[in-house]
Amino acid sequence: MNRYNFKIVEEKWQTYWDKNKTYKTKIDKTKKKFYCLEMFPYPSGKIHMGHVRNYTIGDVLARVKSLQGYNVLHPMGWDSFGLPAENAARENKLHPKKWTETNISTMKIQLKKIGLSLDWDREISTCSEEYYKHQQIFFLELYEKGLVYRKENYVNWDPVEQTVLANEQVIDGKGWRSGVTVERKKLNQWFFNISKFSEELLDGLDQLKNWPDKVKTMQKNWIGKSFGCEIDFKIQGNLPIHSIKCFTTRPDTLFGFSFLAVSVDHPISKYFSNDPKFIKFRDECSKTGTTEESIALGEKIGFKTNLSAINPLNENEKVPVYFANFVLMDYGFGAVFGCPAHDQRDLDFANKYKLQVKTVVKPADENDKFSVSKEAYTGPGIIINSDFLNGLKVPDESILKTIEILEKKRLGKKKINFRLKDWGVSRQRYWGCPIPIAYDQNGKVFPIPKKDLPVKLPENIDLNFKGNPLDNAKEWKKIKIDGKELVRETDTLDTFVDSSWYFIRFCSPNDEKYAFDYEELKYWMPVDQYIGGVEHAILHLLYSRFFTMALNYKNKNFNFKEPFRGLFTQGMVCHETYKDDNHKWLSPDEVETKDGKKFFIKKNPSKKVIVGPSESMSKSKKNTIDPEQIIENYGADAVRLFMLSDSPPEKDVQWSDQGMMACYKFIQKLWTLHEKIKYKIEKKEKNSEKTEDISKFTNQLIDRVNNNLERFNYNVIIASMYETYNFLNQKINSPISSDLLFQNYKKILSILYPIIPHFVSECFEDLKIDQNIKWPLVDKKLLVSEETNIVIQINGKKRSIINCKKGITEEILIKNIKKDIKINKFLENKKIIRSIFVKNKLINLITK
RNA sequence: GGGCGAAUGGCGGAACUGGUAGACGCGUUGGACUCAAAAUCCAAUGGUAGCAAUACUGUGAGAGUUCGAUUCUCUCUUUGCCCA
Repeated sequence: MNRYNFKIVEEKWQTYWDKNKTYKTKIDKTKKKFYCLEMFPYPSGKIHMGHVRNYTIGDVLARVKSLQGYNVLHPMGWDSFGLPAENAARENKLHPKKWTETNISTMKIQLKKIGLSLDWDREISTCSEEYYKHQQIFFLELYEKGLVYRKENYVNWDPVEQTVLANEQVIDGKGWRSGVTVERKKLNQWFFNISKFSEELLDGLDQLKNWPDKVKTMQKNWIGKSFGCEIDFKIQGNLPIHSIKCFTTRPDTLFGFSFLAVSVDHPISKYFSNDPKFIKFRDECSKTGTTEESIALGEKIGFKTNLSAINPLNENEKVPVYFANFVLMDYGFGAVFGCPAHDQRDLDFANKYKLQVKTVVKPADENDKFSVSKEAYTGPGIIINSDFLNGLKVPDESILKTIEILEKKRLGKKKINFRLKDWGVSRQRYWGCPIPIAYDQNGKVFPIPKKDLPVKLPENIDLNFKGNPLDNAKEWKKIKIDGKELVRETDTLDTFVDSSWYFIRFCSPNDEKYAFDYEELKYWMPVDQYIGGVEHAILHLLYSRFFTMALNYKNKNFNFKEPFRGLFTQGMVCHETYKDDNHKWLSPDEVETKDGKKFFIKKNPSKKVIVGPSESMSKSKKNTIDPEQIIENYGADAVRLFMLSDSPPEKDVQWSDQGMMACYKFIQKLWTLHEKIKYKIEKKEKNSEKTEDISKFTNQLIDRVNNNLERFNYNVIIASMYETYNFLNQKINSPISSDLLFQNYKKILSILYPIIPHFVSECFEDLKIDQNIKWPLVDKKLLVSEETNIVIQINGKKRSIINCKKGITEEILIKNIKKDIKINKFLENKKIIRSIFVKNKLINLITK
């Protein structure tokens, strides 16, 4: 007997697939297409376990679909622009391009070792000129369609580094490198008009039947459609300000109005720009940070103006106007009316500045004396203390009615507001797609002519220069268009732009003329199954949907509105965390297991290790496992098997050395079984005794696997494969027809193929059958059995199971039960008062 | 603070629309092989009582609907994710 040598076998088949271009795809209109896509990786240096899991899940599906006769598109590429390349360049004095290319080639080799059925001829890399050229064309097309515009907006500015920081580079309000407090700075930036499609982006979600509800809800909340009212508040005071516009979802609480708050960036702030106290306050506000979270958690502070606002429903009522740090210019009109009793934020503010708190909504079960003090009441109820609004039901009736009244009095109007803001795409970075725009001395915008694209990144660049590197590329910046001397845009595009259309590029990866070919697009798009991490549930997916809509906009040749028909979000790979007694993280190889439970540091066995909870693998926690090492030790098939076996794919999976080992052993056991089966098959035994068992089993297996595939329950499929092993290993010891065994074994191997393709290919070859593997069909006749187990319950408790012919009637069944001594003892001296009968399944007798 | 989800043996997890709870794997225990160990193979394995057949109990806690609840409803606890 030969031991199964995964190293030889896996390398052999990977070479075979490579050489024969087994997974190369072309349009074939005689076949149904299936576009299977996993989120492409950022080339950070090495593949991690998360990638292995993601791509294994996708690969199983791609292979299954392929065996089922679909023409499968399964491509891979690289999301290769981005900040880490620049950081690495600074640290290692390596050009971002070099760093990226090296990483890609390492990771490509690693991916190939997993044995993925990828069409490498379609490989793309977003940092390549061939790719970003088309992105620049898109940018200009969107500009022509009016979907791209320029405006001033705030950025996080590091005064020491002289650079703009991404949100994740701001830690506790300080620059990650300099440690200096981050400032807010206004810069001219490019925006994609994503909010134009707010309604479509929201409505489109309903069409996405194969998306997880969780993701759809997250997108819904992000888009944040709210129904309300815009109100013009009359303003009195010594300044030329006559009204301030507010958006509110709760106009029905207008009688609880006790202050008006505006953002420090509100247009009226210009009248205060000479007031040193206001300037001090504004600086104070910018220190609280720019994120919405820090504003919500931080203290609510205000700056009182000498203006007052008039309540539109009660002209005698005047309230103070404040600048407040919790009002954002981006939302609504940068102004809110404060109703402390029914909004916690407003209440905190009112309590701090000793403003009136007037309760105007009471819960239905309270009396009219209900009054709010420390906790705002935001629930449903009845309007009180509100003159002509009293008695209205909150929220539906009261809001509609109030809007109606305001509209009649021409004080406000119905309005739908979206939380979704336009997408700022300018990044003051080097390693990104250059924006194909130039300016004259007056700042007038000149698109770069399409024939001159791509605008290439200059290669000679000083990344240690403080500030925007392209801004410092003096020669590169200069450009002449139609004889005019212009200066190039020095910002690059957000890398989310790169990943917003890569799935389209995969359809025609080598088309030089345009980003895609309509015929190919029509055949392949949309993506049938998209698979990736839930961390991209909002931005990446929303941007991709927007991009598809933007390309569709004013373009009749598009045949799809949504890019991803199906979405699956897989869980993370977790591992226990370890720390030494100084609370420093330890990696798994620094830890040793003894007596099953105690942990010691290998180098210093007397020291104890603190075992922390299992968390998603990350370099900072040192709880990573290197896939390359694991594949080297156990083989790709075993790793694939493990990635799928321990947890359902949408949930997190715990890394476990023992679990990994079990998968390795299983493959070894399968090979031993294979050799036994091969021996039986070659013996050409004829035996018909009870051999239909195996056909029945195989059929039930196929049926079960089919059902579980649909629901992505891969872990259950693996469990069935273990059961299959146990079954066959038993069966092989009894007489069996060689021919029947062969037919069934072939089907079983075919089911295994998508999971452990190297192993199965080897088995097929060993049995001297060609590699034209097909997904087995279910024979429905064999699924039906003549007998069934019926559960006997007495008073709802299971007392026995009897095996009988299908279709047995209740009467006969009760007769049989009465004869049965085992069950009879529960029926002695009792009367059956009722019986519940579920055909072929169960009978429940109620006694007294 | 809001939204969504989760909780099942020692562990990871099964259980299609309410109908045999614990499939399958790991671990543990016992046995075989071995001078011994590893590997491999066989058997047992939710808890309690019992030699046993078996009985009782059991899906985070509590209530409810039902002949019957891991599954449906309500309250609570813990926990995860997202948003603020």
